Order: sequence, then structure tokens, then C-alpha cells
Amino acid sequence: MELPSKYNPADCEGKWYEYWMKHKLFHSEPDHREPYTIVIPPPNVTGVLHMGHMLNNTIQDILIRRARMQGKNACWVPGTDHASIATEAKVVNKLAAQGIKKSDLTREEFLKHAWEWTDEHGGIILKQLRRLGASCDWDRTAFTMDEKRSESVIKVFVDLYNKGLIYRGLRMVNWDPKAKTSLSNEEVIYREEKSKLYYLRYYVANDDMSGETGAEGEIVHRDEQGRRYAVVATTRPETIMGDTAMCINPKDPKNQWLKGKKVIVPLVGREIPVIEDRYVDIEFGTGCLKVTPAHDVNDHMLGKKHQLETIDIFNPDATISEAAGLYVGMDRMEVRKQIAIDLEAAGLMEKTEDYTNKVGYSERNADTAVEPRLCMQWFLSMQHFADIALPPVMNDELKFYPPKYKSTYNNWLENIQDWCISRQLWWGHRIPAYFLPTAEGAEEQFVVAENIEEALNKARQIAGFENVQAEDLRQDEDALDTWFSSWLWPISLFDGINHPGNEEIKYYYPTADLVTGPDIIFFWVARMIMAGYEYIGDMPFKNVYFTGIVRDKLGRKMSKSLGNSPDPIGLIDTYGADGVRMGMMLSAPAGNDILFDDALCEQGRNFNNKIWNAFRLIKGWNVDENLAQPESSRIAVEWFDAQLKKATAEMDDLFSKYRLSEALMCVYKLFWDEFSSWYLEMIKPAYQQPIDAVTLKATLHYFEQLCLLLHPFMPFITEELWQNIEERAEGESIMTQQQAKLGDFDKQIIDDIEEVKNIIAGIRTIRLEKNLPNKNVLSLDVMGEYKEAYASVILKMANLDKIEKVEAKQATAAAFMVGTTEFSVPLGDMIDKDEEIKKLRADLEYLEGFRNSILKKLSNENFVNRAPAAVIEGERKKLADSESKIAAIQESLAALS
RNA sequence: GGGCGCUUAGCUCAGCUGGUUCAGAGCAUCUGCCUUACAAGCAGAGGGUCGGCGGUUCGAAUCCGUCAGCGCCCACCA
Repeated sequence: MELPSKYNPADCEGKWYEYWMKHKLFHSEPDHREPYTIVIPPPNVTGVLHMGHMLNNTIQDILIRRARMQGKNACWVPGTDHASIATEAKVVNKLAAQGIKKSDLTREEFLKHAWEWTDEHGGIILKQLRRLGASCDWDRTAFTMDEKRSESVIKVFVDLYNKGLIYRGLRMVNWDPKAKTSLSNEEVIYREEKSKLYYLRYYVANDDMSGETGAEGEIVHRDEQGRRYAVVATTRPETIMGDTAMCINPKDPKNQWLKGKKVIVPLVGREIPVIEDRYVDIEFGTGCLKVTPAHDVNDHMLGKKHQLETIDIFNPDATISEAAGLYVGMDRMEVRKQIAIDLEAAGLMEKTEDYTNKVGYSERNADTAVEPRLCMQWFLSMQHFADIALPPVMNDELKFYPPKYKSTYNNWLENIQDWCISRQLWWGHRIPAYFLPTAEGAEEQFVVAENIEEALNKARQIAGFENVQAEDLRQDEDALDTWFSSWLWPISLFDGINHPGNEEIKYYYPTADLVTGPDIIFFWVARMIMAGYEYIGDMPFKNVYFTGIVRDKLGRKMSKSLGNSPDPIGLIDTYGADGVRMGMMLSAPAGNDILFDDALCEQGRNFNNKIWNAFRLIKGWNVDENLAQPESSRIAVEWFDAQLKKATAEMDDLFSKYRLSEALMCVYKLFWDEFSSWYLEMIKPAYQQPIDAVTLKATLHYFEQLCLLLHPFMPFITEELWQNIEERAEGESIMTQQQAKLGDFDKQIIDDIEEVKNIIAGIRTIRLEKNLPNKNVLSLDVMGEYKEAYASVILKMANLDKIEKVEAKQATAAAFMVGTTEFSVPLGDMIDKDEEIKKLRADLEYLEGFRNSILKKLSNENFVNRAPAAVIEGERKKLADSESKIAAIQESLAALS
């Protein structure tokens, strides 16, 4: 077979992926084997592959392929997430480009557009994953809004409502007045902005203008008539119509005199109480805070605590509402300008100052400042879930890699807040709550049910609604938070909500490993753990592997605006999928950010080429059945057997600790250094000479074993070569081969060969220094003991004609030491005596320094008395070794001069 | 402001419960080689007072304290 000198990924990748699909090698069904399951973190259905996905999915594929090769029933379930906010935003933008406003569409019309968009773009990302080699069971591809998953979500909502864990409540949300929807915190972008701090006069109500001076440090403002007032600093004077209190810190000496008083809201004229709360920062402004419970998160908190009235002065589009009484119908920004003028005119403005603060803007409407707004929302009580989800992680039943994220997890769960699960969006699972017709002003009544029929049944059981009709029921307009479906993912994928205890959920659950980013530890990981214990009574996964963030080589996050995010498919085209996979893994210890650099993929590609060429070498040999195995080959085979076993054991250990990049480095070095540079060179026949059958057989076996070890990391090239090692039956694949369970390795031969390598390296160094080509045959003199049993290897690797044990070295020889033995290569007149003496003196100086430091240590009584015997023994041995080396060098020096 | 983490070779990192696997790996650099598997390669070499200071100890990259710098998460000051 004729092989090109470079590996061409394009020739292999498509071919083998099709082959794997054709033979259904990714597909899993429950059987007698031990299951090994991974559920994919579902990417956004309309997303495209980015570097984060590449890292994440490479890791999952490595884990799943390895498990498969260990004889487990490996099942990697793929799917996509409907990502309500992101997808709805994309659809809205697309419609806007066509001149269609969302507000002009009915819910049904909008959803039709959204589904069209989803069908068109959905699954692109899954196709891209195939290029990477992802061995997902595509037959199981799921979507968070497909029938089974939707049914699960609704069932769970109803169940939790019935359990009393879901409730409705007012909550301050980030409101986008342009899109007229609430935004999640993630969709709010804070920008530093230059604005003004307005100092407003709040006169004391019913002031007796008494002349009390109060305690020291008090600051009392008076106007020309002697009327007293407090000064409040605010950036939002337009919200004064919503003021229902003024707040001071009870410990603030400046404002003691205000305690118990009432003050008058400027312009508005309303009397409001002065309340006291330690929340107020004494240092900021005047220490007086106006409290507007309807329009500020903290004010809302204060309002609840002190039972203040809440006056909502804004309409949904952020114009002033009737409730404000002033400026009705004007836009908030206009009012800010106007009210400043009016306050000034009324003498109620103390002063203004320039001020820089952070203002939240909508991610979608960049020019629209987010308005905090109180809305009726649905909540899930979380304390119960925190209680069931915290212990298994803290006591390591469910393990986090790296474990530092346990603290993060703990911190969040110990300070858990209720989960706001409603979103004012259409794209998502609609909340299964149905409102009953109610009279104006009466409290709303509703029922929660899986469908309209059930809702009707429930409604008719309520007194006064016996005859209610389906068309009278009005379903809640809101959709559920996307995470409310994601948290069921490991269960809903196996239909464990709709059909509890079914065969698949029993077999595949709990899943083995979850691979995800630490940024969604709260959004997703923690909640899956909660849902797992709530609905299955068991953990959703045994281990969580937290990846890092993929950054560019300068450590910057990858972003479209920086243009520093490479196109993953382009990378695969350039370096091959295996090369890119290796590039991703080379610098990706669990939890560490990876600084991505194309050079890493290049290293991966180079490694592919190395493997390819090693195979070319082996395949190029002709075998001579009658040829006896050379001694050096016999040793090499024995030695590599030990190396292979050793590396395999190391890899097992590293995998068990999820140190994947180190496991890759281990097999990388095994292949490149031990196998290619040493083993193959040891057994390589002379040019155009045949190889003996025994050695060839062993070598092919080793090559196959190496392919098996490499396969999880580089699936394509290993399949290609494995198929070429020998004739394979149709349908056979390296994917399903079992990695051999290897036993103990011979540590002695590994140590021995390390010494042999040092001897060979010593000779090579001399060749380099003396400019002696490899072709020139040399000989070696040995003073003392060395591993004679391996002489054949040394002769071959160093191109020597003989190794002789001698009493003293020749004067014209270049020397080096390995351990305590001195070796020398007679060079005749090629020796440069001065050079040699210089080198020996340098060695001598170093060794003497080393010896002296040991002597010093050993003469320290404290050390000798207190250190353990083994340590002292070690030091004594070091001393003896260094002294014998010193003696040898001194002899050499004497011989030279 | 609250919590977590990091600082070891030019770069990216490994070094568990203090002492021969303690100063390491890969890449990069330098030198010499187109030696018929591979120049996307081969053979060699150089390079770090383990962030600063102090302490514990016979002994500290490793344990403790402190300072400096960096990063992440959460809550965000009207």
C-alpha cells in the first residue's frame, strides 16, 4: 500500500463518520452491560458552533469513546435548547427587518414565525458537531420544546403548584419600556454614564420652626423664612411622585433631628414619613434617601420592610401614569428635564452636581434605559430544593471537578432566593394557569392544570363558577424561564417525568458525567440536581466536569466585536478534526480557562503526521520468516511492553481524576518519545533489509494498542490506521474494541533502559560536539559497571563497533558519566585536549560544591539527630556517589595533562 | 461591599498530606543535521533565588501570617 508522507484528514473524516453512522455504532439501547451516559448541555437551537462548544463537546466525546472502549454501554444524548429569550429576540429582529412588528402579530402568528425560524436554523449546530467527530446517539436527538419535553415541563409545573411550591407575587423586574417586556439580569448591560445628582428640598411638615439646635454634628437646613428642610440627593428626580417615605440611617448624627418627623415631597406636596434603616449609607449625599418602592429594587425592599405604600407612576412604555398626578403622559426623560426646571423655579432645588453612575440598558434596544418595574410573576420556593441538593455535593456523593466549585455551590444554596420562573415572552412553554372571569377590582382567581379540559373541571369546582365555559378561561400570557425545562433534561430525555420508572430511565439514570461551564452552575447544574432528587430521588449525574472559558492567546474572551473568535469549522478544514481536538485538549485542565492559539492545533496536526509516518515505516517493512530476532529487538519488545503498561496505568489514574489534558500528554509522549524515537529506532532494520516475524508482530500489536489509547482523543486517524493494520470485516471499528486490561509492568527494565538511554545520549552529545557524523563508527570504553545485558541496544543506537571494559581511559578520549560509571569514546587525534580539560574542570567544580553542601548538612547535629534515618541514609549515599565521581574526574584530568 | 481562586522557565501549566521521581512537562528559543518513516522532522543545549516580606521547622515552592498584583462569581450605593 502506497501512503503519502503527510496525513490528509479530509480523506478520512467524512468517510469514517459515515461508516460509524451506517453501522449504528453510536446507538445505544439498554442491555446487560454497565451503562455510561452523558447528556449534552443543549446548545441554543438556532446557534452556531463556537470555541466553547468545541472544547465542551471534545471532552464529552473523549469520555464517551473511552467508556465505550471499556466495554460500557455508552450513550451520549444530543439535543437543543429553545433558548426563549435569545431565540425570540432573533425572530423579533428578523421580523423587524421585514417591517413586521411583534406587537402587530397575535401570539399564534408570532409562534408560527418562530417555528419556521427554528426549523430553518435549528440543528445546524448538531450537524457541525459531526465534523468534530462527536459520537452522539443521533436517534435520540431531543429538543426542549418537543412533545415529550413540553409535556414534562407542564406536568412538573402542575405538580409543584399542587405541592404548594409555586406561587405568584409582585417582583421588581428589569423592564424594557420599548419592547414592553421584562428582561433577565443577563440581558441588562450596565454602562458608566455622566449624569447629575439633584439635591432636593423636602420641607418638614407642620414645622413649628422651633429653635432647637439638637445634638452636636446635626445639620439642619433652613430657608430664608427659617423653615426647616431635609436635602435628598437623587439621580432620578422624575420619580418623586412615587415617593412614599424618606429614609435615614438611625445612627447618622447629621439627621437625628429628622427622626419621627414627616416631610413634604417637593412639588407633589404629599406628606411622607421619615423612616429609619441601616441600609442607608451615611456618607452618601446628605444621608437622606427618598424611597420610591415602585421604581427601585432597594426601595422596594425598604417598602416591604416598613410597609410603605407603593405608587407606580409609570405606564408600561415609561410615560407618566395617572397615578403620578403630575406630568401625566410625558416621557420619563422629558420629565427629568422639566421637573428640574420646575423645582428650580419653586425654590426646591438646593443644587446639582455632576455625577457618574452605572445605568442599565436593554441588550436589545441599546438606547433604552431599563426601568425597574413591579410585575406579578410566578415563583418557585427554593428552600426545599436547596435542602435536598446541598448535602450530596458537600459530602462528595456527587463530585465536582475541580472541587473548588463546591464552595461556590454551597454559598449559593445557603443564600438561596426564590426562583422567578415567568418570562413575558411567547417563545417557550406557556404557563399552564387559567384565570377565571372576575369582576373589575376583584382578586383574580385561577386554576393550574395540564390542559384546558382539566382546567375547566377544576374551575367548575370553585363556588360560583359551576357553569364556566372553556372560552371564559384565559390562560396566563407568560412563558416559563428556559431553565425550567433545562433542569429536567437528564430526566426528560429518558421520559422519566411522563413515565416514571420506565426501562430507559431506570437504566440510563443517573448519568455518569456532566461537562459544562462554571458560569451556569446556578442556572443549570444546581437546578438539575434539585430536580433529580425531587423527581427520581437520585442524583442526575455522578460527576460534574467544569470546563474553563475559551479565551484567545492574550487571555481575552472571545467575542464577535473583537473578531478574535476563530471559526471552528475553518479550523477543522485547516488542521483536521483530530488536530483541533488535540489543540483544544492540550491546555485544558478542568476548570482552567484555555488560552486558545492556532499553534496548539498545529501541534495536534503535527502529531497526527507523526502517527501517520510511524505507520508508514512499519508498513514498509518486508518480513523474513526465517530471520532470527536480533537481541536488541528482543530487548526493545520487552521494554516497550513495560512502557505501554506503565503509561496505560498512568492514563487510567489521570482519567479517574478527570485530568484529561495530562492523559493526552502521557500518550503523546509515549507515542512520540518512547515508541517513535526509541522503540522504532531500536528495532528498525537496516535500509531495505527485512524484519523478523516476531518483532514485526509485536510491533503491529503495540501500534494497535497505541491507536486504542489515542482513539478517544483522535478518533479519525486512529480508525483509518486501525483499519489498515490488518484486514477488518465490514462493520468492525476501533470504536468498539476493548482496551486491553494490562497488568503490572516490569519497573526494572524501564529503569535499566533509562540508563542505557543516558549512555546513548552521552555518545550522541560527543558526536555533536566533535562534529562526528552518525555514519562514523565509534567504540566505547567503560570504567566500572554498566548494564552489559543491553550492550546490543547501545551498539545499535549509537553506531558502535565495540564496547570494552577498561581499567583506565585513553588519554585521547572524550568522556562522560552516567551514574557513577565513566564512559569514554576514544577519538585518537580528533580530541581537543584543552577543551576536554575545561569541560572536566567545570564538572569537577560543580560536584565539589554539591559534595560540600551535603557535608555541611551531615555535620549539622540538629539534622542528624532529628531527621528520619532514611533521609540521612539518602544523604550519605549522595555523598558517596559524588565522591566517587570526583575521583573519576580527577583521574581523567590527570591522564589528560 | 460579600464569597472563591490565582501568582513556579519567554508562554501555558503540573508539583497530594513539608526531605532522590524537587525544582518538572509541553510549546517556544539556541546549536548541528534534508541520516531513504516523518524538516509538520532528527539529535543535542540553554533557561526559574517557585510574587515580596516575616514566622514555624533540623529542613519550606509545599504549612501559618502579612503585603502587593491579577482573575472570577454574587450583591450593587440613591
